[in-house]
Amino acid sequence: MTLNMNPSDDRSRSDQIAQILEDQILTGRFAPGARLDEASLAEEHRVSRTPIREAFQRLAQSGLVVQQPRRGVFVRTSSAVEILEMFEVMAELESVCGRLAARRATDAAIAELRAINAECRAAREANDVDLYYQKNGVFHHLLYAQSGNRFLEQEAARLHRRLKPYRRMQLFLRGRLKQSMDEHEAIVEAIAAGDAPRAAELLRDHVAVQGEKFHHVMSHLPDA
Amino acid sequence: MTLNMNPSDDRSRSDQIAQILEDQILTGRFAPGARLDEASLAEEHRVSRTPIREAFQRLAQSGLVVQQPRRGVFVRTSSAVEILEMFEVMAELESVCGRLAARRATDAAIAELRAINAECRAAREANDVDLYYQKNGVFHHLLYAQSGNRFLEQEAARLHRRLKPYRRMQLFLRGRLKQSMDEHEAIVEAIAAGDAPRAAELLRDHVAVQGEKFHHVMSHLPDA
DNA sequence: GTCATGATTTTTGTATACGATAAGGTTGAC
DNA sequence: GTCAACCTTATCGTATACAAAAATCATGAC
Repeated sequence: MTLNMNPSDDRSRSDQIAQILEDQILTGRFAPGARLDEASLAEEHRVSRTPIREAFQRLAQSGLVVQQPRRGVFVRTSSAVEILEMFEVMAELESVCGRLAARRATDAAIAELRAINAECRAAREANDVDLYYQKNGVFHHLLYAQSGNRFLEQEAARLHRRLKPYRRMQLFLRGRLKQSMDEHEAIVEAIAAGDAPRAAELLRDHVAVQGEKFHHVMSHLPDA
Repeated sequence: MTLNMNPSDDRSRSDQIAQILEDQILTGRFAPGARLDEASLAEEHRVSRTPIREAFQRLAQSGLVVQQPRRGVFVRTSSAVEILEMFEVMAELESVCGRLAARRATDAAIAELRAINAECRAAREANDVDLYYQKNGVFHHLLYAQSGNRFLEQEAARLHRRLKPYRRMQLFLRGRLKQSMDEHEAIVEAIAAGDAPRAAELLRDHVAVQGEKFHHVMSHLPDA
């Protein structure tokens, strides 16, 4: 039997590169509108153009870059409007997750939610924005999973990831951490009580407010 | 100046092949679980393996095939559960489209909906299932567009396309055409009246029933 | 000085070549 | 006869090569 010693090496090189490029785009190494050069990226990653191109395919499919035939690939310039639209959809998806979770959640699931929420609270009390940000992500993913709908879970996670950079920036707004935390508490309690409509409503608002905050931050930026 | 006589040729060959393969998978040329052979497909389309592989990347990303490293690509076997999950998400997305459309729709938009709905009715009265199927698709896409949220429109269209083969099979159930048509009428009226909650509810049910019908068809199949 | 036309260069898209890995068959031991 | 180790073969993943198209630059007309 052939054992695979390192599971992370199980993916092809182009897969890994796609992941790296995605992170780099999301974290801002490549500015929106920037062109991704096959040759230089190939050199940088010590591979030929082939894996780079395969990585591009994936990025294009997930909407991070656009491919212009015979022109090249460019980091997609998401306008503020597009991002607000994405937040609107995210709010609805999370709302659905909450509604389904409230109906389907078991006692064990609720305990899990409470546990991760406690970690969020600890992070907030320590004023550790990074940790809160991370735990907040875990909380939301847990919620997606507890919708009981695997497909929904994946779609929600995909959009969540896509909105990552825009969600992060508004966490630094004064008072947002506490507000977010309070909303988490209410959401968990609604789910625990099996109150599906309320869980749905709370989650929609919880995410929609992120869109509004994003809008707020954007409108106070010098230029975009 | 080099004119491009055929706009459809503007896309790269691998794009076209991805499209063709997608259609062939959705229409059943390749059965679920079947392996897609690079070499033979390359020969068939008179290209090298490169465009075929690029097409595979897209198909994999959109979830139609799975790539097993060093093994090949296989048509994804969507279990009935997965498909039902997708219908559940589709119902929610369409519901959101309807809610937003009811709030945002202009008189012109409502007239458009009524017009395409009339075409649906004509197709039903002529008992032309194929035409109804097609016009029904136009109706739903129009609805996605009238959500006023471009991103939502795209996501809804994507999932709609993915569910295409499963939606089609249940149109042949006795009485489904009339039922579907009646639901359309009610939906348009709710939007025209600006009744967002009702439009949302009607659309969720309209799509959810498709999932149920799919389930019904599946459970009466010999084996799957 | 500006604009259009043509040559050069760059870069994309596809083909081909090659190394690596997994599947399948064959041989041999027990 | 069965199982295991090895070898062969097929296929994947990546590198390289080449052709076509677009971008850039230069030249020249007005």
